Amino acid sequence: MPELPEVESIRRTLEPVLAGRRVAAVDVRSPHCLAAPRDPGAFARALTGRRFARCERRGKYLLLWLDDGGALVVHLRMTGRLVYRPPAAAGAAAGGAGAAAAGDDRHLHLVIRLEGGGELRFGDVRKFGRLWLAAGEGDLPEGIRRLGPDPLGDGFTLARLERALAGGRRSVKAVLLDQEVLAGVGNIYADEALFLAGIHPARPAGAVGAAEAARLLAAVRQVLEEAVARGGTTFSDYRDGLGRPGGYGSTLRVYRREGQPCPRCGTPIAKVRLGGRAARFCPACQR
DNA sequence: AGATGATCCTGTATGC
DNA sequence: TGCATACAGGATCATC
Repeated sequence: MPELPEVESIRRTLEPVLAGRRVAAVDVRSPHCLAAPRDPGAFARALTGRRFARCERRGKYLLLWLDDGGALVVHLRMTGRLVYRPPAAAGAAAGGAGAAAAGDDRHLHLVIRLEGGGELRFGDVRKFGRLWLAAGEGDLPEGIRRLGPDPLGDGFTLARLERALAGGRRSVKAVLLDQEVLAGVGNIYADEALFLAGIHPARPAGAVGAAEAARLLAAVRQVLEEAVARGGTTFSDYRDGLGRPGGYGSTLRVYRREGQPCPRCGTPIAKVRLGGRAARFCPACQR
């Protein structure tokens, strides 16, 4: 679920409330989600007493740096949530409606209590999300080291995209989803970018021309920037670092709109299965 | 190299 | 209503 815009929204909302805060206690409720260290006691002991500094995003990974150079790394995968709950709410009784924080407590897996009140809560319905405690840059999870450039940064150039596409027989959508080519695009924004660029998702990468590659690069940047500006896309699970849903859902042009008219030409949006996942596109606009 | 399917999980929607 | 099946935003691994 959380792709680049969602993780970026979490980063932006968490940084101001976490920076400078010290960990008072760590409650591991589901050891399952710990990638390193895997032992819940060791994880809790290692994190307790340390102080949060800056929050950084790399692709879909969130890095909560500690002021001693270590980092708490989080990947939310499909349904994970990382939400700060302020002291007032944390102290409130477990009352019905407003339990939006990190999902209902049934799926709450880790609670980091902060000195001075408030807590950071990690929840995940499907339990695919993972947390790592790293000693420093060289100790970050393997997946981070393999990430390609950030599509909103300077490293993602047209030359680089063309190189990734050149001669490739896999689909152009598979290239967009490859985190080693560019970091942060998932199913939603891959479909949206391909629509904006007018390229069929199943087109072999090697058959994408130079002009189309340029359009695709611009389209990827456009959809990601738009989505970041609106706080990401929420269907059911995603919430930002303060528990709020994203506002980009109503802007989506093809994702989850199969059967509805294409915003450009009115042709019904199609849905096919590509590489084991759904791909939505306009059969008239995208060739 | 790249496609495919299984896997990790639970919730929801759909069909019978 | 009950039950079975398919599917959902991600990433990794085995197999062909």
